[in-house]
Amino acid sequence: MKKPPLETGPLPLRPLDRSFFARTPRRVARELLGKILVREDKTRLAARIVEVEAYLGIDDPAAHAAAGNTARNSVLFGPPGFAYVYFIYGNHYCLNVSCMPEGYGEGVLFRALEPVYATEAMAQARGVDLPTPATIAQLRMISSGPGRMSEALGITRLRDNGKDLTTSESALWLADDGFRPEKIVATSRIGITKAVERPLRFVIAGNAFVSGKRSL
DNA sequence: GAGGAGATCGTCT
DNA sequence: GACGATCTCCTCT
Repeated sequence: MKKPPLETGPLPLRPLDRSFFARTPRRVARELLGKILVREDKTRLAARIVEVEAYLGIDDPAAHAAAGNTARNSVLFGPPGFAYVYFIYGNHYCLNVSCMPEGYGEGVLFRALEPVYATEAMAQARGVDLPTPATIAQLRMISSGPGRMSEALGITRLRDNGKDLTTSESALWLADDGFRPEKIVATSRIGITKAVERPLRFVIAGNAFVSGKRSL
């Protein structure tokens, strides 16, 4: 319908190091926009991060960590740069990365991705039939939304909870390819009932793959 | 195009 | 036993 869906960064993929995540989730969230989430499967799948939310630990009523350190969310309270995957609404998995030094329970939720490599394989994992050429509306069905992107990359709690996202040895990792978003917009978080007003959702302005009815 | 409700199950009370 | 950091389908306009 409008702008080209796939943009590729100028550099080869380089893993983000642990110190990147040892900061506040607000900063990590902003800087994760434009980075690449890589799944090493039969083939390599990769998609650009276009929408995230920051969750501020035990003092954030909307955060899972507000309940304290439990068996479910313990990865959040561990060292930074690890995957916290949880199951929600009986249907969906959602992916977070732990932030801050050990003990804080803070993290960033991944909400939407723009397919970059192996788009066809991701569509297949979602049960989406992609015609050629596919429209933006069809491509959006692959990974615009936390549950959708997890299904597209085959992310489950059993398989991925606790994975180190800072090394390309991992089957799931985060990379920088040199791409930098032009403009970032902060809005209130989605799907929560507490602390609704705080502007902790961050999106790449104008990106068609941001979740919701319209991109900003 | 908008709005509402069902699906479905792990986790915590 | 209730509910949730969601998605899809269905109905109504």
